[in-house]
Amino acid sequence: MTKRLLRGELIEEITARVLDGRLDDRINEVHLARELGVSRTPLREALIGLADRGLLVAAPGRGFLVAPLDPEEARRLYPLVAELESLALRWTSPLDLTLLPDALDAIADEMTALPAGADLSAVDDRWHELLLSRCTNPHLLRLIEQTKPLLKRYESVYFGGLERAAESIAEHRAIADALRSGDGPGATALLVRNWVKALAYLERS
Amino acid sequence: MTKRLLRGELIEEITARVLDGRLDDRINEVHLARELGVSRTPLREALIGLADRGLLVAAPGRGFLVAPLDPEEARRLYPLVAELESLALRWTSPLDLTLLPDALDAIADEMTALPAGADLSAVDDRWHELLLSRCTNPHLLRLIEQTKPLLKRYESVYFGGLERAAESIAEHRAIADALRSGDGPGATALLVRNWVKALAYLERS
DNA sequence: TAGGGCCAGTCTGTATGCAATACTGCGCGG
DNA sequence: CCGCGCAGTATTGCATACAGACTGGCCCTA
Repeated sequence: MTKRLLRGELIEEITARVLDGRLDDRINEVHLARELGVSRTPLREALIGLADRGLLVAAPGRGFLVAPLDPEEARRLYPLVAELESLALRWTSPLDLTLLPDALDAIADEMTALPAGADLSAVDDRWHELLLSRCTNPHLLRLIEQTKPLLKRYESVYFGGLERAAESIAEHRAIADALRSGDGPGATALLVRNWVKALAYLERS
Repeated sequence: MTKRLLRGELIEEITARVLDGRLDDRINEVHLARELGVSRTPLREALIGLADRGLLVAAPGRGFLVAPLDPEEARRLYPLVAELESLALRWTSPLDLTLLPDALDAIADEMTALPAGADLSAVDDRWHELLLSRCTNPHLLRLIEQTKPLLKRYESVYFGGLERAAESIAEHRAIADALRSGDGPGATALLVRNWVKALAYLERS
């Protein structure tokens, strides 16, 4: 039985709200605490954690602000996540990689099964998480986990186009295929391409 | 004038104590707060930040522990930092890279000038910080900054040997030389080698 | 009318208080 | 002798309280 602390749940909730743009730019701790039904203490602990990760910015003496959206930031985050994930893949044993494709395709199946226009983002997350799950470097996984939420703020528009969704799913299956045939470097290259194309699509819209 | 918050200073102080091994494995918040002359609130905020970065581990219901030293972890951290720094170098404009070597060598001079057996670590940090200072990706720099303290726990023995210190300084100068001649990829390769050799040295002792 | 300074209200940053849970030491039973 | 249970203490996690900093507006002045 793994005990959850309030600040952990708050981090999830606040992250969701930031991604939805459902939060004032300037955060009022008293109001937000009341709204969430907790005291300021665990709320501030969560805010500090989110500021460490870059989703918020701490303005000493003035509290916390939601980090401003900046197209330039997206152009830096996508390649960063691409490199980090590709690194994680290179640090997964070839044997483990060959065990993944079936489960990966199962998740891809879920994506195709979803009603058109549904939000693929959550399922996509599970796919990537599974892909990297066997990486032997826990610190790298931590960095990835911390960085991805930043990227999701920009990703919201990404799966908007149906044709792009289909294309992305196909890319995921190609990665699984490469792994099945034991082609680690090929899979890594495809993974990077997937992120690059995601950014390219984003830039066009 | 940039205002400092208590938790920031506490993070520095506690980090230093962890690196020196000057802290009980199990952290008692009341005792430590009294010792540092602050209340538990900003102390806890600092501890949470350090746990996020992996220097401490949060044990829900039981507070914070100093993360155990683990040779296996060192074998994962060194290549990780090597990859991250090399990435940062690749994401620095070639023009900016050519501007760095002189200042880098100046810091290397400081290292040679230090009395034998002195702690080179702090100066070495400044060298690397300067090397990466022109990287265009602030998020990557943040990840590096968060990861390096973990590594320094193992590094403490690294500069112990005088001959290794001299060798390391030479490697630093070689990197600066590569940059001077506009050879970015060469510099990157040398940088990775520097980290790899550091780990190899560590493993031998 | 524009600009600056002052003042009250609001909010953050830090300290303190409280309840629940985890630890410690001892006695007891197997 | 070792393991278990239990009572008392210690410690965490969360809530509340307090002091100082920031904000916004009003008035006064040039």
